[in-house]
Amino acid sequence: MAVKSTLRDRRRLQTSREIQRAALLLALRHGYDQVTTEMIATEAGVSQRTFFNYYLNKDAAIIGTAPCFDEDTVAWFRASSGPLLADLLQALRHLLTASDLDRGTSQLIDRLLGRSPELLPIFYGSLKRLRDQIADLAVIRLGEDARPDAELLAEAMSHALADTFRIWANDDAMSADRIVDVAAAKLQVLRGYLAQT
Amino acid sequence: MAVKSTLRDRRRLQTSREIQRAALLLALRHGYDQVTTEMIATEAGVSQRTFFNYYLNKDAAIIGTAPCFDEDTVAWFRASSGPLLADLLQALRHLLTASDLDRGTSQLIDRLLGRSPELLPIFYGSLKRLRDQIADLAVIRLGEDARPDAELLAEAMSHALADTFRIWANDDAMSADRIVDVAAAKLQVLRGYLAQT
DNA sequence: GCACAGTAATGCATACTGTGCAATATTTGC
DNA sequence: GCAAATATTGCACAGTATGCATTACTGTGC
Repeated sequence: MAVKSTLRDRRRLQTSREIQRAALLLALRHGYDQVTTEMIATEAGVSQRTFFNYYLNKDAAIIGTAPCFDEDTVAWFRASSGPLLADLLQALRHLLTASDLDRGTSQLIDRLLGRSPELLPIFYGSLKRLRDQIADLAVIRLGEDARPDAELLAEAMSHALADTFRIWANDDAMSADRIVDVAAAKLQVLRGYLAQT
Repeated sequence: MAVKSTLRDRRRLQTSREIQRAALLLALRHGYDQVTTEMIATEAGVSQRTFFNYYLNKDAAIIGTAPCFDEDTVAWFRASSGPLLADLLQALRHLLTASDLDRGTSQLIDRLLGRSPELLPIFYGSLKRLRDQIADLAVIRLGEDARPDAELLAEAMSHALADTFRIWANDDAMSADRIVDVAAAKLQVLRGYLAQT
């Protein structure tokens, strides 16, 4: 299906970005817990009620919504028969090339995480949907019995990805293509630690 | 320093347990988001204000507070020079033998997590302090530069531990001593997945 | 261009969470 | 017992989040 782009859709996208931008700037200026949803709404030029129409809660407005796999990628994974980890990483590559990341916003998020570490759980939590999807894909290969282990793998992968995301945000020389490669390297470091028995 | 056990301390412990028990039973009966802090307070026989003196928020009352390393364990780790993973697991063994776990409460938590999966992030989040401590210990060995990797390792370990905790809660034949061993086995499964390149 | 259907924005009322503060009650150490 | 320390409570209040009704706007068919 083609991407519809009516006036309404463009406005919607722009408003959601303005709200997030307002939230980030206010949080950087005054500190996260000194910012109220009403301040964010006013700064973004909407009512508080509209703010909650766009974001379920204050956290979501700050960190934003992480992307997740589309149907094509899931279908590709089902059809592929490579090694589990390699295929999962490949699926993530599809994902990251599809979603165009905004380095400016990412930098603001990264700076805010440095200043307000209490937001870190929320940041990692924002990847929940992606993490669940990774676990679902892994379960396809491993079987339903291995779901807890699949979730452990998904947790490690999404954590490594989130770390790499912050590295990318602050390194203009790094292209988005390399995010998954760097994350994969982090996972191999982890494997090294787990081998030291 | 000896464990002081005045009337005040015993009451405090008992009240905190009564509040948690009330929170768990009410959440199991009515569903987590149908339970208010006032209901919990009333059920536990205290005022709502006292409820918030014991727990910072509703989540903390439900899931409770996870234990964390004592100074002795940290000192032992600093002095030891075994392989990193082995020493971290040994520190966790110290921790678990020190804190006497209540299987009854753990079962209630486990049942609630099954019924209200939206609480899972809160459950894993409750191990935040322990996770930070594990990362701190790992950083002692790996150096400050490796902190992100140490945190990734700590995340995997605490996740595996949390999973194993739920297994233990439902298996009366399993002694608490074995929790760390089973968690370690889970980490080796993870290592296997990470090796499949 | 126009009317109508669908969608979005807003105001208002309301329930609930969480905190600060002051008053009261209880425990502890002497 | 008495005074200091600590715990409990009520009350007021700011903030988060939701439901509902109203109003404004956009897309579509004619």
